Amino acid sequence: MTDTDPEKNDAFDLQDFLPYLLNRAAEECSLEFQRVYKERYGMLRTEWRVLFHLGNYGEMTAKEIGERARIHKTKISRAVSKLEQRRYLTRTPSQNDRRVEHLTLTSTGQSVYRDLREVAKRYDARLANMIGLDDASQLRGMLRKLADMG
Amino acid sequence: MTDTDPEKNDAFDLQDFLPYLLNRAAEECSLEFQRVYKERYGMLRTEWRVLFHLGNYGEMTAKEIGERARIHKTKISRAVSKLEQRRYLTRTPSQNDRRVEHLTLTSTGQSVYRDLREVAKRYDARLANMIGLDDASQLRGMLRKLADMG
DNA sequence: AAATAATAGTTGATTTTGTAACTAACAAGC
DNA sequence: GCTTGTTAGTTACAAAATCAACTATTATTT
Repeated sequence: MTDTDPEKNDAFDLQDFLPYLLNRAAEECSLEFQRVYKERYGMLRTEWRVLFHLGNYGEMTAKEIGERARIHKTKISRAVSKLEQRRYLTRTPSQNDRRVEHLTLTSTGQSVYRDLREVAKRYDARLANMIGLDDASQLRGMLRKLADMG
Repeated sequence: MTDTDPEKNDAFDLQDFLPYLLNRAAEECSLEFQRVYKERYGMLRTEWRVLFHLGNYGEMTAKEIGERARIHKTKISRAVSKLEQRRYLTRTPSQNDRRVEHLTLTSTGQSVYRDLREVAKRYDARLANMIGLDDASQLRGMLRKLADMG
């Protein structure tokens, strides 16, 4: 029995299953950008995400980044350590609450961010062009809805 | 300098970056289904994908699954071993080419597939409902385009 | 037909992730 | 003010993903 049998199939096709499709599209669309931050700066996924949060929104704490990007605190912790080692960011213990560290990009971190941001911008434009600009903005809206449903 | 500075920002917002959005949405939308196949059957992501390919399309080789799902052969190999151990599938060496193994679900594998397929169907319907049925079908179209661009 | 290259799939070493337990600091209740 | 509970972040160990090297077989070249 396979799903080519219409009786038992009941109209399920793996290729249309949203979680599967989303993952496939996400992997495919991440490949090229990944190659850049990996080969050019030896970074991992969580690392560029942390870098971009700091570059994009300015000083943040590990917790804030984790909440906004929905990344687990252990991943953030390791990414922050590595970015600190590479002198892309510095930690400043909070005065009010000594458990908290404020993270900010160094000037090196900022220039890495700006470089990758340009790559990201061009890549995003290419993707948007591929599916049409109107569709792309609609797509973004739907993805935001799905991403924030939790 | 952060991107709140309009001069240097040049209109990039991480929250709109398609690869980021796609990954966030994919992760969010996979969570609930993941919980089911993980807790109910102790499966991993690649394992349910292999199971679904065989359930959905019938007999396939490891290579074919890997190509269609864009999964690396080592991942497929390990997933197939585990599914075989659990008696969800059987391997049949090809007559024509003894490097090749034809994979088919056992009846146990089929019933696991059918169970998970129903879960997937319900979950997919819920997601589609959430963003509206028309939008959902448009979304699927765009995701397919992005997933298959490579 | 022997040598070389290519292919399907597996295995092993390394890297990365996930889970749980941990430290240190703060907050609340009593 | 001391006990109990929470929170920010780290660390240790187990699980999983990645990458390269491997076996066995088939295809190609000469």
